[in-house]
Amino acid sequence: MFFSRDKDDSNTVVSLIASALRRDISFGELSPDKRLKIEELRTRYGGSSHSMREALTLLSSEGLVEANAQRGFRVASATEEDLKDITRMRCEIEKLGLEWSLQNGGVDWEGQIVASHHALSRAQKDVITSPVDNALAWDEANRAFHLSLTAACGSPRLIATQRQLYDQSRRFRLAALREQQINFEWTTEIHQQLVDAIMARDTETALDCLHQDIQGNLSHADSMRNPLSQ
Amino acid sequence: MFFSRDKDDSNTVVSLIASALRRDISFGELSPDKRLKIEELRTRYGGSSHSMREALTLLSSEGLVEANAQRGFRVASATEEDLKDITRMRCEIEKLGLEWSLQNGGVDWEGQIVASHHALSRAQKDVITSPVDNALAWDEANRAFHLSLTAACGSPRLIATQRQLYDQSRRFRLAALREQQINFEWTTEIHQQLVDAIMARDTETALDCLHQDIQGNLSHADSMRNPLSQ
DNA sequence: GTTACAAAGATTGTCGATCATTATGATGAA
DNA sequence: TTCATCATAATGATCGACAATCTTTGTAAC
Repeated sequence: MFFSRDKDDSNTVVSLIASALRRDISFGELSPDKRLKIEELRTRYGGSSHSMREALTLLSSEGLVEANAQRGFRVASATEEDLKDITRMRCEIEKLGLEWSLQNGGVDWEGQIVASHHALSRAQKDVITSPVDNALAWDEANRAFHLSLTAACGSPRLIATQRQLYDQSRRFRLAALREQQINFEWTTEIHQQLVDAIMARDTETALDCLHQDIQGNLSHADSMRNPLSQ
Repeated sequence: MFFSRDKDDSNTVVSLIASALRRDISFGELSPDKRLKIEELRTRYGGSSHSMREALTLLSSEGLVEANAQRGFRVASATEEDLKDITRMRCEIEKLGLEWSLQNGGVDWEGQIVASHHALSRAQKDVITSPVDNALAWDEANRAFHLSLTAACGSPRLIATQRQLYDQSRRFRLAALREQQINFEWTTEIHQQLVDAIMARDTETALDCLHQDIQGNLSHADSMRNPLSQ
């Protein structure tokens, strides 16, 4: 009876479908603007048409899918504009969350950061040696790291927004990874500086590092131009 | 054939149900934490169980409804914590949007603000004379005014976030209106100062006015403690 | 070449049914 | 009486089939 059952809905059909769709959209297996016909999706992911519709409605509110009344769903388009918008918003939101966390966070928060930073370092090494296999784990670790930065901000809504924006940015980051446009040495360096600044409670430096980290690897214009054809 | 049909989904059953639910939650006719049983809702709003589920999924992603797997939906709780969080986030997001709009916006943007400000003034007069009848129209005008402030910010995601937060704040504002805790003279004054500062392109004053406007009327702790029993 | 109209394809919504989970209440033992 | 256990009812989750509606496509007449 340890921890009994999870109360969250990670086991319903709808959330399973939604997760699968999220993954495939993030990895570019479903390219931007591709029409998502219910019947096609059903043969691919299973589930009834209702479950599929519900999952698509969900994804559409997360910004990964666009819904047009009477004209079905399609994968959200991924233009350079979108990348700029997402990056800009992530910068502002995460900086805000980090600032608030620096005001509220205690030792336990620092521990969380150290832990997620460590895990990210490991994942980064793995993804360098074998990008294809470890891409998802790497991105997941990166996500956990960024979420730990704002974990003590005290605003559930800020965290929800951050999470949503991060999920929208995944496509671009994974595309950049595929095209080897990510400078891991630089990223590692920035992450280390960021963690150091946080431990030293140097707000200004920390915010500046975070800004660079977010802006850094995602400024390549054409990351989504050549989606992985599978 | 003028403007033909709207392409947005304002006529599907699901969005009709969602709108009705939004309204009733905002007005407190469905009190916080109230369980939302599918069958009950069907007799009240019509529609099939699937449509109802889809609408609830939608509202849940907007933050007005909470979903627990295997245990159905309930109206999102509305604690003092929530009010603080929403207000704080609205402040930051709208200030950011206003700042960016001041950088990008031109004459057309200014026109939009003047227009929505005028409409809000009218609605405010109406709601003072007859609060019950004009509450929704007033809040709608207020929403339009706030959205016009950030309309030129160039970030669709910022606007979407702002819209979502505003919709979450509605319950508290309408509750404050019912309990006559809104100081309309003060609000009118702040709005005028805000518009003046924007026209003068005085960023600092404008941001300060906006901050006060958002923080001002919603700082009453117990607005939701006595929901309107109907 | 354009327009009108019919056919085909998709989306949206409804009904009814089944299965799983949760909530409720009754029964019996300590 | 109080508590645990188990049966039963209530509710939620999922599915399949079908009707209604809207979009798109294709065709034929002008």
